[in-house]
Amino acid sequence: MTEPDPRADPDSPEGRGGTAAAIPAAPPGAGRSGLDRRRILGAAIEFIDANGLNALTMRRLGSYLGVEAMALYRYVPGREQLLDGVVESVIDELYGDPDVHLGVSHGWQDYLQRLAHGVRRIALAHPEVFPLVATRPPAAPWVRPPLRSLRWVESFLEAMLDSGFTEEAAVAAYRAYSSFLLGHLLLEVSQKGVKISPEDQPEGVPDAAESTDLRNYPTVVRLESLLSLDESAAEFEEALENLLGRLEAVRQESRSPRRGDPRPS
Amino acid sequence: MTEPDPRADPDSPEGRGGTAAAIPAAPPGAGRSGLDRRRILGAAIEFIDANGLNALTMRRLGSYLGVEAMALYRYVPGREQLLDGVVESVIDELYGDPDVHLGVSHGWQDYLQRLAHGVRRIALAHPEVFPLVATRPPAAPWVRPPLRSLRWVESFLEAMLDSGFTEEAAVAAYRAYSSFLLGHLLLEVSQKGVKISPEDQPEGVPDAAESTDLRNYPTVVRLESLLSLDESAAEFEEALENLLGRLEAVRQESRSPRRGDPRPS
DNA sequence: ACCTGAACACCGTTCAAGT
DNA sequence: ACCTGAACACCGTTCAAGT
Repeated sequence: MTEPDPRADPDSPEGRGGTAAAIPAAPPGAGRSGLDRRRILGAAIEFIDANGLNALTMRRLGSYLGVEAMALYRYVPGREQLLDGVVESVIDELYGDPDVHLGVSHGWQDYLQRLAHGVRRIALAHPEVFPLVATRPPAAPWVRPPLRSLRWVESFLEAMLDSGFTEEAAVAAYRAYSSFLLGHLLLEVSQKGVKISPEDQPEGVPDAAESTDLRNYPTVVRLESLLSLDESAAEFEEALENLLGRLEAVRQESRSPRRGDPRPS
Repeated sequence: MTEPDPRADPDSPEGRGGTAAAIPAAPPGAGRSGLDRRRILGAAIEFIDANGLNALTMRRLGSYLGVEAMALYRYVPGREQLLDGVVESVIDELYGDPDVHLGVSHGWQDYLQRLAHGVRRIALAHPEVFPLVATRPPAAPWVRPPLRSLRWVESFLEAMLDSGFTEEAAVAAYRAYSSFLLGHLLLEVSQKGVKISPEDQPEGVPDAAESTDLRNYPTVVRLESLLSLDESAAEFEEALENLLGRLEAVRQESRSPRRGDPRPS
C-alpha cells in the first residue's frame, strides 16, 4: 500500500521550492560502472535507510548510483519488483548471520531464540525497510501467513518437524511465531522512527491548535513518563520466552494425544 | 512507508495504455454538492476498500466525488493529512460499536475481549486500510508504542487503572495488548488480500520461470494444504485468551508485590 | 552490450480566476 | 464561499538512439 511517511521526508517534493537540493547526499564509494542487480538492491537499501522509503524513486536511485533512472530497467523490471528485491535481500541477511546458521543442533527452542534475535537485529538495522516485509504480498500465495522468503518458512518448518512437532503443530507454531515477531518488531521499529528531533521543531512549536487537544487525554498525559520508556528489549525477551513455553506445551500434547496411546509400530 | 501493493491495482497506471478506463467505477450515491471533510474521508475509505490504497490519488478521489482534485484542498491540507484522517475515521468506528462502548462494567477482561473483537471487525472490514494504522506515525510521539488514536489509548489505560492495575502494569498491558493485536490482525488482513483470483491468471500462467523455484522448498510444498488453511479466527481467540491470562498474573503480582505486605492504611 | 534523451501519461500542490 | 484552469515540479516507464 502506498504510504508516504512524512517523518522520513522532511523536505519532501513540495512541487514548488526553488532550492533543488538533491536528496541523494552520498553516492556509494566504489567504482562507477559495474551496474548490477545486486549493487542496485544494495544501493536501494542504503538509500531507504538514509532517506526513508517514500524518498526512493527510480530517478533518485539512479542518480544515487551515478546513472540515469532508465538504466535501472535493464536489471530490474520495475519499481514494484525493486521493492520485492529489497525485502528478499534484507531477509537474506539472516543467512549470513552465523548465530542463525547454527541450525537446530542445540534444540528447537534455542534455534527459535536465535532466529528471533536475528530478525530483530535486521529490523532494527533497517527500520525503514521492515514495514515492507510485513505488507508486501507473498511469494507463494497459499502460505498463510504469507511472510516473504520461502527460504525462511522452509527452514522453520523443517526444524520443527525434526524436533518432534507434528505437521499440524509445526504449522501452528509457524503462525504464532511469525505473528509475534511481526507485531512486536513493527511496533518497536515504528517507535524508533519517532524522533523528537530538536532540529525540526526547536521549541514553542507554532503547530496549529496542537492538532488534538491533550486536555482530553488526562491519563495519557499523567503517565507520559511511563509511556515514554523504551522497554522493548526486555518485553521482547519476555514475550518470546512465553511463546516458546506455549509451543512446548503444544508439542508435548500433539505427540501424545492421550495417555495409553498405542505406541507406534 | 510507501508501498504500492500491486495486488490491489491490476490495471495500475501503466503510463502507456490507450484505454483510459477510469478506476473510479462508482461515484457515491448522494447529492452532489455537499463537499465536506467528513464526506471526503468517507469517500476515501470507500475508494481504498474498493481499489486499494495505492490507487488513491487526490485526482481520482476528486473525480470519485464528482469534483476536481483541487477542490479537496479546501477541506484537507494535503494527501498525508488525508491518510491520517482516514486512519482516525476508521478507528473511530470503534466508538460507534455498542459492544465496545459497554466499557469496563463487566470487568477488564471482558472489556479487552470486546475491544479486541471490535478492532478485528474493523480490520477485516477495511483490510486495505488497516496497514496504515500500523505504520503511520503517532499523534503523540512519546506514547510507546505509538498506535494512533489517543482516544483509544486513554480509555484503555483508564480501564486498566480502574481495575486494579498499577500504572506500570497498565502501561505494560497496553504494550503487550497492542502488539498482539497489531501482529495478528496485520497477518490476517494480509492473508485476506491474497486472492487466487481465477480472473487475473486463468490458467497455465506464462509466468517467468515461476519466480522462485518451488523445488527448493519441499516441506512448504508438502504441507501446502495445512499452510493454506485459514484458522485465523480460532488462533485469534486462543492467543487473546492466553494474553489475558498473562495480564491477570501481572496484575495480581503488581498489587501484592510480596506476601506479608503492609496493608494499605 | 550498456546507457541516454526525449517523450507520454500520470502525480501533488499552488494560485489566480471564475461563478 | 466554493470550485476550476492552468501551471510547476515532480513521477514510472517506453523506445529509439547513441557509444
